[in-house]
Amino acid sequence: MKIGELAKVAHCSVETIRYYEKEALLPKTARSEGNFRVYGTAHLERLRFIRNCRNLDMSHEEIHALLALTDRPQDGCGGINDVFDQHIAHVDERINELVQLKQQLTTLRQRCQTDQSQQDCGILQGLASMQTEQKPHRHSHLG
Amino acid sequence: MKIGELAKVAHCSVETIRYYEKEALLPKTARSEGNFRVYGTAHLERLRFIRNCRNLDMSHEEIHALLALTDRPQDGCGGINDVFDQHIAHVDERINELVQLKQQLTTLRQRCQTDQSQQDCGILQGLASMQTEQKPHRHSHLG
DNA sequence: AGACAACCTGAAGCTACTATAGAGTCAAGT
DNA sequence: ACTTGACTCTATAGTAGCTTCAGGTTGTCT
Repeated sequence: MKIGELAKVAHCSVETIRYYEKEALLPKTARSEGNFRVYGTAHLERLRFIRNCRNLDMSHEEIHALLALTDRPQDGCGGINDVFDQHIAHVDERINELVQLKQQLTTLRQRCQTDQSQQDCGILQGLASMQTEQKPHRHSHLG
Repeated sequence: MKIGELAKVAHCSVETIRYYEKEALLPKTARSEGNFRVYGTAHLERLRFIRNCRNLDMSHEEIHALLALTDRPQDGCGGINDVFDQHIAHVDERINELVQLKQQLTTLRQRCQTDQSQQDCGILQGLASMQTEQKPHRHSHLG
């Protein structure tokens, strides 16, 4: 199987596959006579695994960790569960941040209900006068 | 006021200020004899405005739009309200995405409750067998 | 005069790709 | 045999919003 076919069956782009190889998420493959990458079903399975993880918004770092764990099957799946739990915690954290943010935005939005003069616009007043503070560092890799 | 002091009172880093200048969020300033940037209260106000917007997770593009609007005060604040509404919609969209994601993750997590063999781990089975699909394109700039 | 903090510019690094340029490979059609 | 076109290759730059670094200048204190 060449890279284009792999991309098609895995529902991702050719460039993404080459990128994953460079990032060592996928191993370097054998090459054909003409220097084309040649893939088998093992590659497809690994790529599907990676794409599923990405669809769950895991970072490459998390996926690397998962793949390293699955490369040692004798270790059991406790480590995998841990990575997963941490990722869920990341998502949860980000949701909470965004909910708080929305609250702030909504409160500010209510300060101007009409198209009036900028001088009287409560939103602008808020943006100008809010207490600027250091944003706490984000642990989650989710934006 | 020199850049270090401005950074202190605006609770951001010196590098961020220089970056904002390069991005034209802040105007180019006058320079001292020794080529140091010199700031006044107008700069501080603008920087506070920008930092407040960033704390609300607005993109530089959105902030540029807001600043352009405030540079024409005679236009009223309707445009500003629009930018704001759109941003709230972005946040809302991202929250919904993440809530769905968490649902998926939680469902998958429940498939493995103990540290068992990888072969029997429901999470790994899920990650291997889930239907890989194209993720819909994200409209929000929030990651 | 020497040390040290604060400042300057320009470039690279971060994430997870996407896009582009320029060149090589391969199968099908004439 | 030759051309066309689809596919592949490598290497590089761009995206957002900074942070970090290298290497050099300015200002202040002792």
